[in-house]
Amino acid sequence: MTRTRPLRADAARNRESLLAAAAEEFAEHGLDASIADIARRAGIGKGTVFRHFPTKDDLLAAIVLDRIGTLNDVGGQLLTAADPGAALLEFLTFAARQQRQFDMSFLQEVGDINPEVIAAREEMFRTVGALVDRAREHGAVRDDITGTDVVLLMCAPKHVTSYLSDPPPDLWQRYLAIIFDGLRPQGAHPLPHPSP
Amino acid sequence: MTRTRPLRADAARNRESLLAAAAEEFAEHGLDASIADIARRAGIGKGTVFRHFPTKDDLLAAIVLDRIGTLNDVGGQLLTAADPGAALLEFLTFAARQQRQFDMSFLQEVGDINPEVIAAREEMFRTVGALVDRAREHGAVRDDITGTDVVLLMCAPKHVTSYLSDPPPDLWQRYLAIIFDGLRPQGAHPLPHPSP
DNA sequence: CAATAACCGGACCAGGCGGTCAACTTGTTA
DNA sequence: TAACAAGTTGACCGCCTGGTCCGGTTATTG
Repeated sequence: MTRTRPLRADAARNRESLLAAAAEEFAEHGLDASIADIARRAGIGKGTVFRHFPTKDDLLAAIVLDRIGTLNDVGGQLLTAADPGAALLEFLTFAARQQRQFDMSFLQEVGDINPEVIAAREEMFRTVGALVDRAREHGAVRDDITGTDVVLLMCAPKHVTSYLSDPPPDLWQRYLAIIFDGLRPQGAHPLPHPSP
Repeated sequence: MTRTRPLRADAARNRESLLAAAAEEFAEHGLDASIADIARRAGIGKGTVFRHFPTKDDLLAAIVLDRIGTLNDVGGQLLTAADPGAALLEFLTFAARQQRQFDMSFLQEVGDINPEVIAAREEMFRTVGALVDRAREHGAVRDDITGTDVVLLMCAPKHVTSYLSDPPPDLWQRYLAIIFDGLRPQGAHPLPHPSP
């Protein structure tokens, strides 16, 4: 399973530019991005793509894994921040900024297939859960909110802006602020449905 | 342009079941729903679909037009409701319940092509704007929120639940409540970006 | 500098898509 | 009921997609 020999120099180079190209292409066209376009953008042949990743889903999984990984890293570091409320807001800001266009649909699209993605996703739920717990104990978020709630709402700010044909690049900050206000204890109304 | 003779009886029947089947299929599979599947579901031939709607986009536009139309109707009636805050919440509840799965992406996907959809969309912006204005004057929503904000956030409650592989059918109510709390004046923090 | 294994790439394949069309069926009407 | 316009249909078309494969190339290594 694990790689025995180090990657050849050109192969490593190609793999890198492939991942970069795929990330951009997925960001622009969502899951519909075509392998041919990705290969063209990376300046390599289509066959090379499938040599590095046997399936389009595997390629997507690699990118998603990287994104969730840095999300987990950032979240983990913010767990020791002085102000838990500000830490949660900072985490959400980072998450929204990182996620360019393609929304969190990989959570179920890819997640149900690739075990590594499942593991990373579960760690993300734990990390966000811890962030939310700390913020709640600190009185920064309302009592009835859970980590799962925040994970689900995490990508909404960026996503809603995509309904505009040419959204201002920082507009998501506005909707993150609105949603975050909805998470605060001040003026909170009881919620009609239990958290999943 | 306008139809000179009334539709034949069987044709009218087919058109109806076609629209119903297309709505369900679009709801389940999003924009990727195939004409063949829709035709099969409606119990008619693929050619018949194209006789009623020359293009897949036209079919989608017809459904979208219907949805936006009832949205405008409901919104218009709620404009005379006694409690403007409750009226806005009721409107958002209706919108979230109506929109099953396929999110509001038609706002730009189809909207830029079909002039009727553009007109209906503009009326929706006006209607929602009026609802929001009334609610704001009544102190039910914060001062810095606009109708456009609400239109963009309108479909978020249902959308975020789709990240779960098997979401409870009423879970969106929870996130609508959270977002609506974010729209209230109590505990509102200033917003970092102007409304589009 | 060979020799070789790893790597590359684009022609190729099957399948599914939106859309067309000509032969056939059926509701309407006088 | 006869005759015709309107409606239906599924085979078909061109195109694009994810994925395969093998002849040619290239980095590595003794």
